[in-house]
Amino acid sequence: MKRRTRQRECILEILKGVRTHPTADWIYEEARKSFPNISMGTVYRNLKVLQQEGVITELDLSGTMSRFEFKQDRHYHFRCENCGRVIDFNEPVDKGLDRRVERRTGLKINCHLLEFRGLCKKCQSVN
Amino acid sequence: MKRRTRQRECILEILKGVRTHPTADWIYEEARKSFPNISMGTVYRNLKVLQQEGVITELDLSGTMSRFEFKQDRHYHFRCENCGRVIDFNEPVDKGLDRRVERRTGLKINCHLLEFRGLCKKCQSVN
DNA sequence: TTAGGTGCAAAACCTTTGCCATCCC
DNA sequence: GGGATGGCAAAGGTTTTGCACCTAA
Repeated sequence: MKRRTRQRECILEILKGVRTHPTADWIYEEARKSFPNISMGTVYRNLKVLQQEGVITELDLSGTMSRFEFKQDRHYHFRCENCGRVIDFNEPVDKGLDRRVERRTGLKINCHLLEFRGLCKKCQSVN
Repeated sequence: MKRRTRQRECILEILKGVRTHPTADWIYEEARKSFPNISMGTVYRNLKVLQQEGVITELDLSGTMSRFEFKQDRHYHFRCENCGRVIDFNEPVDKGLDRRVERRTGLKINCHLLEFRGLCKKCQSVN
């Protein structure tokens, strides 16, 4: 049975307290402020556990490093092609899309992911 | 200036001749049939060159390994959560979405990626 | 008490890179 | 000829894992 350890709580609190979509590495650095000896292994293991419990989500759209977020309602993402930042996006989710496509194709569809790409405001003004 | 080498041609032909979305590793194994000594380094370098030339696309939707495809019109993808297979998808692309969202948000949007997740027909019948 | 968790370090995995020989243009 | 490319091997970056020691329940 899963335990509630201080390290796991810490990682969860970090994700709760942030509106960005941090990488494992960033979470690790943050967690070290409370647990100087915490290891990347622990971070990854706990991120996996929290995912399995459904408390957090791994954004596995694109890119090299995984990014994580505290679970929220269905929403889409925007990724800046210049700085890599990921922004939540409140374009309304099309609830019926999956069912429509399922009927048309015979595939069993669980969900869909939509990611916009472009330049965030900050990077627009710099370039 | 870019040269036309036999290895590069080979890799391109492999991607042209296939309707799947192979990983670099699969392409490597395939290319070895023609060039037994070809190396992964060459495969990756050429995949990068071909991308820069705009002849192929790297699907950087999700997952650990990159997948590549010969360039085609905008389309969406379906990924089987059981076997990992990626299938092209002819759900009509919403051409106006990017502009609408751009006007609403002030972000500069270049494109959007849409990926459906679920079970392909083969995996549905097995489970 | 004890199964589950942590830290540490090493391994695994995918991708990139340095070097030098080779090949196109 | 000479810069672009290939093969090889080593390095890089991210994630996973084995193991011995802890710790929450």
